[in-house]
Amino acid sequence: MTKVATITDVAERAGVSVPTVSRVLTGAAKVSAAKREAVEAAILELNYRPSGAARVLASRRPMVISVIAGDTSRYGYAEAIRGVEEAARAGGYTVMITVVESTDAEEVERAIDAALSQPLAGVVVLKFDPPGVVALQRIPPELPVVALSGIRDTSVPQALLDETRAAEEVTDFLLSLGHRTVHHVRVPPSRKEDGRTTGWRRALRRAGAEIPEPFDASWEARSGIAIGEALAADADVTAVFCGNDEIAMGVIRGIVIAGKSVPADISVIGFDDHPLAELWSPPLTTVRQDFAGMGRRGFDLLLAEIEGREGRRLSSERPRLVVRESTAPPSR
Amino acid sequence: MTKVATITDVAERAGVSVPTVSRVLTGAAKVSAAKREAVEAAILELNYRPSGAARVLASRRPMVISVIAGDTSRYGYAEAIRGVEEAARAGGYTVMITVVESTDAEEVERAIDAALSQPLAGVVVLKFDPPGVVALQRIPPELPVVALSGIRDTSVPQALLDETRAAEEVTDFLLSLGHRTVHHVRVPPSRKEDGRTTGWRRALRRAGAEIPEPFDASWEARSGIAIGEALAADADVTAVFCGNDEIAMGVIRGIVIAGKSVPADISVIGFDDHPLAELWSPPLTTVRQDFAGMGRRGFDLLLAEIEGREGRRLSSERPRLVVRESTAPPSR
DNA sequence: GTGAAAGCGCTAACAC
DNA sequence: GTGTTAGCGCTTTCAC
Repeated sequence: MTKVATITDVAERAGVSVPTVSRVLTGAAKVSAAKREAVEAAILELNYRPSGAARVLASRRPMVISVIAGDTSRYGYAEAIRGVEEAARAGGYTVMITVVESTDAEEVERAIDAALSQPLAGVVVLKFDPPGVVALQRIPPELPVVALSGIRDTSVPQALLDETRAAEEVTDFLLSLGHRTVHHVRVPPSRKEDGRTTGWRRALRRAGAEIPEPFDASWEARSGIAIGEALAADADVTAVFCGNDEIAMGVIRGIVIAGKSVPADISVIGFDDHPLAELWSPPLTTVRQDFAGMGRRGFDLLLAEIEGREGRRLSSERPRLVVRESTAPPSR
Repeated sequence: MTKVATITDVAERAGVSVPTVSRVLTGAAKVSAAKREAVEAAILELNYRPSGAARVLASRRPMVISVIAGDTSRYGYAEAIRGVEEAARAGGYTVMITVVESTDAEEVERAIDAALSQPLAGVVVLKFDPPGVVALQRIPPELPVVALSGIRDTSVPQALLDETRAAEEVTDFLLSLGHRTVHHVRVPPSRKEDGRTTGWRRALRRAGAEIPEPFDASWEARSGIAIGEALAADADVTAVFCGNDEIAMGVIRGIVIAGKSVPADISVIGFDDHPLAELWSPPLTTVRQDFAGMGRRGFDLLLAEIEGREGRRLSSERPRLVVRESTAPPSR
């Protein structure tokens, strides 16, 4: 347990006062070259690092932001977090991760408490799922916050990836290929209708197409397989829009297992543009979502809030359709 | 900007002294039921949350751990981080993430500085790649630290997923199927030999098999495709061991594009057991790595260090072979 | 049990 | 420019 050097040690060693050391640290005021060098030398010799805790306490300017998320390892989540971290690091902030696993009030409260036990400059909430939605509501109002979301909502500043619009585009695309209607497999949690489902339904309604009952997949990769098999068994099914790429991959697999082929018999389209989507066979038609970019935009919005700059409260981007080989006109 | 309540406010409101509030907060000493209730009521009314910064400063007991990683969103990384976060949360710790993108000394230094600008209870380093290796070396010695790694190394406590052994097992398995030798595609960064390559080489040598020159893939999914095509063009190739599942998927795709089939013409085996591996066609034979478990084990080791408990400095687990359908005996 | 006093490592405000 | 003085919000003695 080597003793860690404090600012006092540095000051003594450099033969200056504590505030002078602080001045060279923060650059808040001019310091003569001689003293500055003495201080810098002392810092090096003692291998000194300022204590963030003391700093925050004295300056009341926290340099930590917290990301609250329902998951950290699934593709979109992980990428969004990466984007936030990148932007935060560039801005001199560090990021804490807190995961909130359910919508249970107590569990959410505990997560928020944990996050707020640090003095925080602000919070980024991944409003991708019900835990995220609930967590967002519980953030104390005095704290700068931004939501990362797929659905427009003006209650807090947000970085948006407009999935409702994108889902409409996807559905329109399938319709334009000549399909009578488009079936849909939802990703969990589908408690409230998500943007993808809303967009799909809207496009179908506008086109006057029949609106089939959506299927519900779980996060389990293999749940897609069962659904794919069911879909293949229904001769009316010629086009399927899946809530994400992983589900689409499972669905395709199920269709193939059932003896049909993609896209000859059934067109399948995913969502997200997962890195493996282009490697799939057939390469998956999908919607590219720039999650990392969303994370970066979210941090920028948050920084504006933190610094009290008035300005945009919304940074919106439209995911775009990537047509590959899992979609084709219907064979009949 | 609502004013945030401090412990002094709570003390006043409850009609007790500040230390008494502290006592009910920390449970460090007995407080009479009456005062305890008064304090608890005041806390609720004022919506008070203790300041972590002040707490750390006064108690010198940080409750934050930092995860330092070269990446946060790729499968194994994201899962390992999830495991650490889970275990940390259960233990009352919060986790900060710092990514170090290169081995550049200055960049590494900056990352470590950022991480250490918080008062840290300890550090978990994802020693999966060169940035991780370098970062690990730069952690100040007085700080508890554990490495998450695939290669045994006794310099610091570590949670190990013994990939060298696993790679030997994979190679032996392919050889036992009747293949003359096994080709290998490495994942980046392959600067120094990784455990997977070492194990592969060792098994081949022991079996007296020819040791072909390994191929180097990039993180780009499609780099696997080109390698797959090259492999397919070589009639001597009947079995390929890929450094991870994503690469294996690309390689399979390349082989198929080149007109050969898996496993009839060439067996392919991956590493990690990516969630999509079982959905691939053919379902991928691979090695299951419990990254989240590794993260949890790593945190446990770290906690032991933090609490000064002597004990194991190594928590080792052997990844296990998962045989699916991308491997078969050679056709000739 | 409980309060008064001291102090954690730093920055801010104010002299000089 | 530079030092002195306060004080950030807590926990930790140490009396009582």
